[in-house]
Amino acid sequence: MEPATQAFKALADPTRLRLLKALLSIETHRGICVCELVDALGLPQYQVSRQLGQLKGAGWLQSERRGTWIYYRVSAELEPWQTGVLTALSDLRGESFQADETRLQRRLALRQEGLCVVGYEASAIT
Amino acid sequence: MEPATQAFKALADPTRLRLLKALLSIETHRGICVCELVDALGLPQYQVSRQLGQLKGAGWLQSERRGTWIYYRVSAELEPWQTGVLTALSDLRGESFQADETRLQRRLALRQEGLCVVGYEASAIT
DNA sequence: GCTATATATGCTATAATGCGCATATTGACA
DNA sequence: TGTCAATATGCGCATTATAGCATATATAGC
Repeated sequence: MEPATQAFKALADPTRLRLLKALLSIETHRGICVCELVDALGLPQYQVSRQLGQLKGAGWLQSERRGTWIYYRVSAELEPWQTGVLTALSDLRGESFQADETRLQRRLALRQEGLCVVGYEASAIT
Repeated sequence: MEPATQAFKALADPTRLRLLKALLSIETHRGICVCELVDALGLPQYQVSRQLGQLKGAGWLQSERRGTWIYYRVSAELEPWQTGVLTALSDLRGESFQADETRLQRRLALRQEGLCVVGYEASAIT
């Protein structure tokens, strides 16, 4: 499949849009790990993992392993048109995005020295 | 379906990307009619019609009837983030887009007084 | 009215996609 | 080596999208 088509296909899903918006909302050079996103979005772990995999496969994300945690972040090697799309995405508003960001902020507050140190804490976040 | 998701879904198809890129490549305030796009892209009429309908339904395009011809153009009432996406799209390069644009230019040269006056002329364009 | 042309759409088979569950893989640590 | 926690993935099922063909709709002109 052509890269551009695949890239847009990756954006054509509400869950993946939420994930990407969440990753765009925070500027950590290290990224956000899967369990943090699971808690912030309130989705099953396998869904988050799968959708992140698709976003990565489509070229939007990079991942970096750090122990058992894997941090995802927006790719630093995007083509110009992709960067433009992401810039446009930051203009996109929505209730769900706002709520996700709020929960994500709360979840990231549990970090220690900039790293995720807790597992799935959904109950503590809700 | 959420508007943003539907908008990206509309872009997640190679044919629709070609159509949109073709419409973006020409600045006619009236737009381009279906038969011109059929000839330029070399696709069956029903496909072009269907895909244009999807792009329109997703909010990217407007259409205007003029006799039996129907002109499609990029919508003038896009949300800011959509305008940003289209701007980014103009940075997207590809062989097929280039070839489409060339054929489209040739096809548009057949217009008279800015209007399409011929039917399907695929043989004359190839 | 009838005909011709441009465009849209109903229908069906096929393919792609997403979800949920269970399970596999990986790394940390004892 | 064994266990635990974080992440990834194989599989079956339901849903959805797509291609192709035929046909319907709409408009112009006679």
